[in-house]
Amino acid sequence: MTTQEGVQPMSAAEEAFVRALSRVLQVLPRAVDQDMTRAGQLPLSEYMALVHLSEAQDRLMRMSELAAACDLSLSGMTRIVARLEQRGLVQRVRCEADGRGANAVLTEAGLQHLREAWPAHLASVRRHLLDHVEGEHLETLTQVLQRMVTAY
Amino acid sequence: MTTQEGVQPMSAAEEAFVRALSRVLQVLPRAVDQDMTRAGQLPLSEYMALVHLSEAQDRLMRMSELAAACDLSLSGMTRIVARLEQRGLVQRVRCEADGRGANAVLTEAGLQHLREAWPAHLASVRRHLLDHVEGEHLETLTQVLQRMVTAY
DNA sequence: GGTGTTTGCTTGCTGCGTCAAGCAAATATT
DNA sequence: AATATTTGCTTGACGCAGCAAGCAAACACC
Repeated sequence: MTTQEGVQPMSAAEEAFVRALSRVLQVLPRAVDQDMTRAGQLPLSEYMALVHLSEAQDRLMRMSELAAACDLSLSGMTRIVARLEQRGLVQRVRCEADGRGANAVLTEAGLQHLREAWPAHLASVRRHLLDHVEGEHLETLTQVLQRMVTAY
Repeated sequence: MTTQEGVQPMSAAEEAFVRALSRVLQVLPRAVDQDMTRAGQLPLSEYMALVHLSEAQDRLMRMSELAAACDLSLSGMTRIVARLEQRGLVQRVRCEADGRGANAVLTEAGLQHLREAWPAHLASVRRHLLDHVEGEHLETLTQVLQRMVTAY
């Protein structure tokens, strides 16, 4: 925490910004997640794990890497991979170089699922997010958002 | 869901934007929440309920209003108010005009808690959000965010 | 090379929020 | 006015994610 005393109160504009963002934070993830599950696809958290895996070298990642990529705790990732493994979309492979380590590997079925699922995901993201942003603002916005989380 | 077939793929800029936003979505609420609980205050969800109540006429709101204001389900709000009531920060009062309805009323203790808690909340919000936004972008950003959630 | 520490992941427990079902008061229908 | 429907909220069951504790493998040190 910072100083805590003598913090400058929010201006009206700041207040509006914070309210809008917290509303977005509250509403959007649920909306996209619902779109996906209603379309018969995986929940967003599991889908994102697959996406990260699909982009990785050999479609394989250490559990800790994957957790970091998804901004989830390691234990959370353990359970997500467990669910994905049950569905046969991912396989857990003990790490050769380090016997403690586990790798999550995207299976062929996982890749296939991703091929089927991405249009639904993309459509949802377009509808909820991108359709509301004018192109000229896109980069500014991205920069601001990135700065908010670079500390982590 | 929208059409689902023939959705336009994302440009690199769009992709970056979506990733940045989803990272923010994932990380920021937890960060602020942790700041508040570490500062010995209520979790963010309960704090926000108090804030909304404090701004209401007679510091009193119907459960359903409050749930809508906080973007939570009614059942979720039932539980939050139950927790707040246990701490004596809120009181539940049957609605006079409509015997089914329940009002949540902010108690004096609740108001007092709010007076103590807001600096911590404000500091956290400044640190995580506002410090990263230059004034000139604030309004643009607010507009975009507002448009994203006006549908709900 | 044996003991102590660190690292990488998993598991038990807990809290939160959702959905679906339940219940009671209010309103509509006849 | 008696019954059926709707409305407003609560409760039960569930799933998800986090923390803290646990467990093995790896490394470090003597």
